[in-house]
Amino acid sequence: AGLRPTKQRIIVADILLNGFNRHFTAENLQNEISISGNKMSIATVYNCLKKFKNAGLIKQVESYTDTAIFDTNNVSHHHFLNEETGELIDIDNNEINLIKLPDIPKGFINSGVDVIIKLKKNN
Amino acid sequence: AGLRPTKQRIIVADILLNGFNRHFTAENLQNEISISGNKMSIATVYNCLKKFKNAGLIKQVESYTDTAIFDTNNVSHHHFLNEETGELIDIDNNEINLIKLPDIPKGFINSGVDVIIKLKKNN
DNA sequence: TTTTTACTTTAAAATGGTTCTAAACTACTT
DNA sequence: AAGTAGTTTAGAACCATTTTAAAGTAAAAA
Repeated sequence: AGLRPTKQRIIVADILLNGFNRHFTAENLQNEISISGNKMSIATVYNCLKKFKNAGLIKQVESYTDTAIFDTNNVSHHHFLNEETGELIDIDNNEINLIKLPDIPKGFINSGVDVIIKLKKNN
Repeated sequence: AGLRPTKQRIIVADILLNGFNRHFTAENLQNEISISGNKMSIATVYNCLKKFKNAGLIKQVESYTDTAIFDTNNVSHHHFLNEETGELIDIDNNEINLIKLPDIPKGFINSGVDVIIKLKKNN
């Protein structure tokens, strides 16, 4: 993927890129590295994940920002997210129409649907 | 709303609950409190926002978890979110059908839509 | 091959948002 | 007027993530 194949990146690739999809945190991964008999500083784990992400090998699950955002609009609604600035704009529920939803896993009920439309500048 | 009307809560209510909807962080609010000629510790700002939220006066914008989550599935897809555990489950893009989307704000383009279906236990 | 260069890893410190602590304070009840 | 339960506060603690700066390593140049 255009990345220098260091020992550490190969260890991470061996663990992550085995064809099975999964979600994980940096700490999860560091634990698995330990279990595999290796050792890696947490800074390297983060560096490596960032590089893999930029190379398109993995994704990071979308999250609005790193700080808590409050909203005086307490009617159910959705959001535009300006990816550059983190700014949010409300979207009325009736502006979006979901006609097909997946089956809800057994034992659970749908407790709300959030739609985030990410925006980037149109140059 | 069943909350004790302390001086601090009244200051916050005066700023937030004036009929105009907005998004803000705890720090944003603390700044506005300063500008209004008052002073409030950041702990109180957080306490107050939590109480207001529990009382249904404001909302907090949904966020998956407090730690970064990575995903080896790099095909565009959506997620179920187990609200209790924070666990995520992938949803194939073709399991969801959005037939109506709002107009994209001028100067921007849609750079991706994320749908989160929150799950709670069905007791 | 040897040297050079650019990139990478690391431990430890720093950062930044949020929560906790425990003492002082205040609204409400008795 | 006194009691009590809830609230505010400064500062410490917490925790995920990033930065720092020095040592290490892969690739390119000589």
